[in-house]
Amino acid sequence: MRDIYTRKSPRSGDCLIDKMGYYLELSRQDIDHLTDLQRQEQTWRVRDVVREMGAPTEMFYVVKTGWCFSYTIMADGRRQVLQIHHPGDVIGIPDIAYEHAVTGLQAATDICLCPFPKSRLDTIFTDSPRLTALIMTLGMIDHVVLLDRIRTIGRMNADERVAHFLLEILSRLRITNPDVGDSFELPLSQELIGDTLGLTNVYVSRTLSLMERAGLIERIDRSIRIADEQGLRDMADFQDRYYRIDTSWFPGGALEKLSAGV
Amino acid sequence: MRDIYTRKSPRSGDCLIDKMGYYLELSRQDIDHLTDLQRQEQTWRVRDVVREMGAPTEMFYVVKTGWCFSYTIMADGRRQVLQIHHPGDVIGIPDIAYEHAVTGLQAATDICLCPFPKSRLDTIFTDSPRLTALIMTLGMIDHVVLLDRIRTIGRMNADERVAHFLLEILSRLRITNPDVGDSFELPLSQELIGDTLGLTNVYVSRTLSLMERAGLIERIDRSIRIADEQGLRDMADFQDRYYRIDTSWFPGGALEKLSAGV
DNA sequence: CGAAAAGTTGAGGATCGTCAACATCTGTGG
DNA sequence: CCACAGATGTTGACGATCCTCAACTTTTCG
Repeated sequence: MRDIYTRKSPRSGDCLIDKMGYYLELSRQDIDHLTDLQRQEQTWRVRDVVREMGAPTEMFYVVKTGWCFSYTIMADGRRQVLQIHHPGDVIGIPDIAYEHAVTGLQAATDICLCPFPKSRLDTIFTDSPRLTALIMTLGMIDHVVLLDRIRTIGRMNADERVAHFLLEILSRLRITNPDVGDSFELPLSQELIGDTLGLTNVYVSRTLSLMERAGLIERIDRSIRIADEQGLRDMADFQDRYYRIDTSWFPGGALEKLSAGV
Repeated sequence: MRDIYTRKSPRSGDCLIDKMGYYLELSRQDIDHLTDLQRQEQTWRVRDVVREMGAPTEMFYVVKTGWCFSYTIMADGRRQVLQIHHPGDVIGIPDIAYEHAVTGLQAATDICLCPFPKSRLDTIFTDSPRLTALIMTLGMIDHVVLLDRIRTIGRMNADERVAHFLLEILSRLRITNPDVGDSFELPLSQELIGDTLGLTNVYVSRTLSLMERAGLIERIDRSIRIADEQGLRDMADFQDRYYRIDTSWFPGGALEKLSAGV
C-alpha cells in the first residue's frame, strides 16, 4: 500500500534534525546550525498560551516534544485553529514578515519548545544557502498543506473533512517516526478538531462515531486506529504532501553528489 | 480613514518592480534581476488554462497584466479557488517544492504572464540574499492571507466572507495603484467568488444584493464601490496584510541605510 | 444577431449549528 | 486512595444557514 519511507540522513534522535534529514543529506555545518537552533529549551503545560496574538515576533520556535497549535480568535470568541505543530516543526516563520504575531500559539499537550530570536536568522541566510532553501521549502510545504485545508473546509462535508484531517496527521507523524503503522495517539480535544475544520465539537463527536460504526476507524481512549486507510483516502481525495519534495533546484546541490556514496 | 501609502522606491510603471519597491528600496542590481524575470511574455484569453494540476513545475510566473487564479478540482467536479493573482504577483513559488503542480492556474481575464524557469532561481539565491529575503517575505504574506482565508471560510457566514473578500482585493490593489479610492472593477464571476469563499454562485448573488440594499456597497456593471468601508471592516474583522511588513531582519540591511537620505 | 456566459429569484431540502442534559475522563489536593 | 472540580465527550430536539434545482433575465462577445 505504501512505499518504505527512505531518508537521506540516518536518524539522530533529534526530531528537527530527523525531519530535515528526511528530506536532505545534512552537512556537519548544517547539523551544527540546527543544533544551535535548539540550544534553549522552555516548557509549557497543556492549555498554556505560549504567545498571544499581537505579541512581538522576536522569537520563533522549534518543537522539541509535545503538540501545540496556532489559532486566531475573533472579537465574539469564534476561534479558528490554523495549524497543528508536531515535534520537529519550526513555528512562526510566516509571522516574521510582521512586527506583531498574526496568530496565537497554545499548547495542546505539555510541550517543550526551543525559542530562537529571528534576528539570528540572517546568519543562516548568509552562511548556508542550502539550509535556507530547505527552510523555505518546508515553509512551502506548510503553504500547500494550508491549500489542502482550504479545499477541505471550503468544499467538503464533515466526514470528508475529518477523514482528511486524520490522514494528514498520520502522514506528518510518519516523517519523524516511520514505525507509526496505522494507529496513533491523538491528544486533541474534539473542540480543537472542530475549530480546525470549521465544525463544532458536537458535530465532530457525531462524525467520529459514525466513522467508527462504518468501520473506517477505531478508537481506544484517545488513540485512533486507521482501520481503512484506502477508504479514507478515497473519500477525502487525500494526497500526501510530506512524503516527497523536489530539492533539485537547491543551491549547493553539489554537496549531495560529494556524499552520495552513502 | 487611512494613511497615505508611502513607498520606498518611486513608481516605475512596471508592476512587479512597483510592488517590490513598495516594500523595499531596490538597488540597481535588484531592478536588473526583476527585469530579467520578466524578459519573456506570453498571453492567454479569458478562461484559458495556463497550467493544469499535475503539470511539471518547471516554470513560475510573474503577472504582467490581467487577473488569474489558482484552484483545485476534486474528482466529482467540486472546485476550490485558492488564490486570486493580480499584476505584480509572483505565481507558483509554493509549487516549486514539488515536481508536479498541486494547483491549476487559469485566466480570469485576458492576461499577460512572464514565465521564468525555476532552475534560474538559484542565481537570485546566491546573488542577492536581500531579494531572496523579500521574495520569501512575499511568500509569507501570501501565507498569512491564506490563514485569513481559512478563518473566513471556517468561521464566518456568507456576508462576512464576502465583505472580507472585497476588502482584501481593495487592499491588494492599493499597493500597485494607490489611487484606487473606494471603487474598482471586479472582473470575477460570482461562481468564481463562490468557489473562493466556499459558497455557491447563487448565494453570492443573494449576498451581494443584500449588501447593496444595506448600503454597504454599490454596483455598476462589474465595478464595485465600497460605500461603507468601516462597516465592512467591522463585520469582517478585517486587517490589512499588505500595508506594512517588517524588513528589519533582512540581510544587507546596510543597503537601506546607504540610500536612506531619499 | 445569436449563442454562450453570467446573474437573479423562488421553493424546498440537507447539512450542520445551538442549546441542553447528562456521562465520562483527568488531574489535583485532602 | 478517595473526592471533587474542571474539562471533555455523547446524545437528542430543534432551528438556521446555505445548497440544489429550476426557470428566467441580462450581459458579453464573436
